[in-house]
Amino acid sequence: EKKEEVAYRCVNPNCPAQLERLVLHFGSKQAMDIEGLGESAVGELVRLKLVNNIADIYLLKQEDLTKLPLYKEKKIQNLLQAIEKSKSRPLWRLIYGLGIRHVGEKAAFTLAKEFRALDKLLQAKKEDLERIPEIGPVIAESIVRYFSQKENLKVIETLRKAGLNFEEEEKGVKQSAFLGKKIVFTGELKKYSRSEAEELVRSLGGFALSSVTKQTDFVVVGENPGSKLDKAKKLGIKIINEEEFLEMLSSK
DNA sequence: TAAACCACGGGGTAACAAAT
DNA sequence: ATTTGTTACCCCGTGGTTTA
Repeated sequence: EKKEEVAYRCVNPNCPAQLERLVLHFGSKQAMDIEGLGESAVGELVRLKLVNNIADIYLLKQEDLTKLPLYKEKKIQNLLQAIEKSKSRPLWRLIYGLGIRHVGEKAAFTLAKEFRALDKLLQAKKEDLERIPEIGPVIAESIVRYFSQKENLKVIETLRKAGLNFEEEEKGVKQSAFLGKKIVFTGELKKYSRSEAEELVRSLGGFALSSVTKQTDFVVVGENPGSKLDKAKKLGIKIINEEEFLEMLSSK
């Protein structure tokens, strides 16, 4: 599909506002999930030049963080711990976090599965990339471009030294009732948060989607369901409660 | 029709301030 | 010193909206 880009971007390669955005993106839940790295903290870190690229996050020392307003002992420890924890995130989260243009969650996931290691992706030629389904010339070009820039390669090396996970772990696809099924959640579950539940479904070969359509296989209803339940009823989609959902999880 | 995006209320936690 | 209260910041999770 083709679409016009209408967004305007600052042309300054060292634009601090863009850097801030990138760092926030990198630390976001969908990417490296670094708790405590919010807007104000990132803004301050960038302003103080403690963070000049995403890899600098991993070079932060306790003393640096004491310079942040509202960050004392406890918060600093929490943040450092969150940073440490992020090092073992799955490869696709890291790829997504890099902020390569046109590489969102979906493309990052595909790439991680295809190449199994960041270094393989690093060396990929445009043709290699375009051979992959769902990766077209625009994304391929963008990736090659990203990894051809010296600064980006430096960032990658710093990340490597910091000990981040550069490999896609092997995981056997388990047999499950969710294999190939499209599932939508509404309301809140007692045992899992929605994202945890979605993660589980995906790990079992299912698709956790966000809106109910004719294609939906079933809808899991928790406490205080919203409009999705109504839609499911209207379309005659199979509806199950949390208990039934948990049973499906445990059964093969 | 499918999926990503968005706004916003709720709640937790840590820093800070005041009161005991 | 200890406690109690307040504020700021951030994360979470939702439903609904927007987009193509």
